[in-house]
Amino acid sequence: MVTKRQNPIHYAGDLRADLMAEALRVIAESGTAAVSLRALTRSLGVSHAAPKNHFPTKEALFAELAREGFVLFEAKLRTAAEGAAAAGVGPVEGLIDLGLAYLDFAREYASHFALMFRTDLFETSVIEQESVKGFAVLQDAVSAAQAAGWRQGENSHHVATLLWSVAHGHAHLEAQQMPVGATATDREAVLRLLMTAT
Amino acid sequence: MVTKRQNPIHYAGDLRADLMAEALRVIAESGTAAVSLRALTRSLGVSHAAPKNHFPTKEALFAELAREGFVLFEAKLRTAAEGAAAAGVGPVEGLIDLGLAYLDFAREYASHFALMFRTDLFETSVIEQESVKGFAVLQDAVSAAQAAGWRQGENSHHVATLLWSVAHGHAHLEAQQMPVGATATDREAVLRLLMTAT
DNA sequence: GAAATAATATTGACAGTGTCAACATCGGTG
DNA sequence: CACCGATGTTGACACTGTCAATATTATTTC
Repeated sequence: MVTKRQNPIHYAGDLRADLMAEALRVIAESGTAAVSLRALTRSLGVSHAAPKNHFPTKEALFAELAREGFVLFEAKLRTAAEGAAAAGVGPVEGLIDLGLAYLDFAREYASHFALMFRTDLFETSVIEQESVKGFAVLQDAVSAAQAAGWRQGENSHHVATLLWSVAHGHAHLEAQQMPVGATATDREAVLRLLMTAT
Repeated sequence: MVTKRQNPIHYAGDLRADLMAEALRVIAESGTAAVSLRALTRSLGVSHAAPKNHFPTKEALFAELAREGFVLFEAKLRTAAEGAAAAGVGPVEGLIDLGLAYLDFAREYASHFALMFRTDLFETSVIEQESVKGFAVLQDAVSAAQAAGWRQGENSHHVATLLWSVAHGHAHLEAQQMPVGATATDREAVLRLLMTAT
């Protein structure tokens, strides 16, 4: 038995990884609609049908990038949740940290984020598992906060959905650079408004 | 002086309007990525270059649909705001109605909504005017609610951004039919959670 | 009303796209 | 060494958006 091949055969590098990286670069520059498989192959100096072996179709490439996005996403949320717990901050502060992690992710991985919710570009079944995991992190944090007395008695799933919607809406508007909305607004201040009673 | 031409010349109908309608139909069925000018012309029984006269480019068609979306959007919000005022409901209830109007719009005009925030498909300058008007309706309602004592003293723009983000995030997740998030959740309950102190 | 003009639609062409089939080339395995 | 499977290439196809040149029709102008 041998270890799986680390380096490809013809291509000097990992074509699969390079295709994904180059696609992300194009998305960051010109959006998902500008991604062209043939243009990617030209950038990498490889023939136009080379991607076929790694991604049978363009949709498969998008799906894999989206899936990777949700994996990174869940890791980011989980790290934020654990960090807050380790720092011993209160449950409400922990939820704010989670929301900020959501917004940070949308900025840090803007290209992934631009793809993750584009359900017209790939089958949602591909990202179902990973996306549920991300939501679970938030859901757990909400339940913990409720157990500590915050918004006790309120429908836990509704509360989680509320937080999820705020973070997602803010991040999406920011990512799309809409003329109005969340672009220039102080991020933490808005989240704190959400958490505090008036 | 004569009135502007109401009916087109060659084509038996309003080609410009029909192109837009057919594009919306395709978006509703298969998403924005599936829109093809040539396919539209085939559906309408017209030559492949006919759209050129009405939309110099595909981007122009998308931009016009997005612009129309924001016009419809602002009308919907304004109607909801005026309806709430006429019914004499409290300012908080009025804000909930506005949020619900946002969600209703995303459902009722799902194809428009799928295009309105796709800033990679057209120049944002085209929709700047209209989108600002929509946000203004929400901003005014927030200011009015604050004048009536609700969340008094808090940054008005931040509060409006919070509401905008919740509504937009919820609507977007619902529109994308994400495996998790806002899909199956009671809409009004989530909005009410946002408005009420705990 | 006839002629000129503008608006609208058609035809043909071009480069670019995703995908497929057939083939070539190489690494690892028996 | 012969084989096989994985990977990359070449060539082809139908499709796309856009353009230029042309035809056709409606509107305006005289």
